[in-house]
Amino acid sequence: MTSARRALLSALVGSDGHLTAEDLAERVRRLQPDVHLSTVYRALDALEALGVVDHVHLGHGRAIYHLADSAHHHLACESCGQVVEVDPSVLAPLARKLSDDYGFSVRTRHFALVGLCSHCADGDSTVERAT
Amino acid sequence: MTSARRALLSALVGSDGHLTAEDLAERVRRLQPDVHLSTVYRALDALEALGVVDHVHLGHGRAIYHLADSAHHHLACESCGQVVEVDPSVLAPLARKLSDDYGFSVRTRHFALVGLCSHCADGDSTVERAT
DNA sequence: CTGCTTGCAAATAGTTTGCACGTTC
DNA sequence: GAACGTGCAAACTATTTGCAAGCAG
Repeated sequence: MTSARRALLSALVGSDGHLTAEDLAERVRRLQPDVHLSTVYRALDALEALGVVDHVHLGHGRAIYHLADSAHHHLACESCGQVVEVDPSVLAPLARKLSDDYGFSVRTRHFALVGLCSHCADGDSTVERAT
Repeated sequence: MTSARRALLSALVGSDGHLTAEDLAERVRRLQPDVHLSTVYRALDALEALGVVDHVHLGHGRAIYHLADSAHHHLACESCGQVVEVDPSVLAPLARKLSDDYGFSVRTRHFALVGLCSHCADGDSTVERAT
C-alpha cells in the first residue's frame, strides 16, 4: 500500500459516497499533490477487485465510487443532478420478481435509477440540467 | 425526410429493438451505402426529439435504440450480453413506491437492469463476457 | 533486489460538432 | 433558393494502457 492509495482511501472514507474518479483525484491531490488521474483509476480498480469499493453509473458516462460496505441504491435526478440514496429493501421485491419470473438475478446497485426528484418533478424544471 | 432517414426508420422498424447506433448504421448502409455514422446519430437525435425513438443504456457506454412505442424494460446479462425484455408492469410497483416514499419519479426505461440471466447465473459463467 | 505502483503520454470507445457542400420542398 | 440534412474530419468525455522509472517489502 502506497501513499497514493492511502490518500485515496481516506478520500473515500471521508466522502459522501457520490464522487467521480475526477472528484476523488482532486481530493487525493490535497494530500498527495502529484497523483495522476490514471493512478486513481488503477487504484480504484484494485480496490474494486478486492471488494472494498464499488462503482455506480449515474447517467450518461460518468460513474461514482463508494465503499462497498455502504450498500444502498441511487436515485439520480436528471434535472438537478441530485443523488438520493435508497434503502436496499425497496428494490428487494423487484429483484425477487425478476428472479422468479425471468430467472434473472439483477445487480440492482450497479446502475442508478434515473428520473426526477421531488423538486424537479414539480411542474417546471427551471433548475440547471446536470446531464 | 431524406433517403438516409427513411433507411434508418426501416432499419428501426425491422429490428428486434436492441441495436446500437453502429448496428443501425450498418443496416442503413445496406440500403444507402454512403450514410455516415454521425448522420445516424443526428437522425436518431432528431427522431428522439420527436418522440419516435428512445435509447437505453445497456452497460458501460453503449446505448441501444428502439421505437418509442414498443415500451418495455431491459434486463442485460453482464456475462453473455443477452438482453431480455420485461413488461412495464413489473416495474410499476417500484415506481409507485419511489414516488410515494421519496417523491421521485423514475424514468425506469432509460437504463437497463444489469445482472445475470438464467443461464449465466447457473454456477459457471463460462460464457464470453460481453461487457 | 523483485515486483507492484506510478506518472506521463498516447490509445480507446462512444458520441458530438464545425464546416462546406448537397438535397428537399 | 432558403432551410435543413449530410459527409468528413476533428473534438470531446470517460477511461484504459504501454512504458520507463520509483518505491515498498
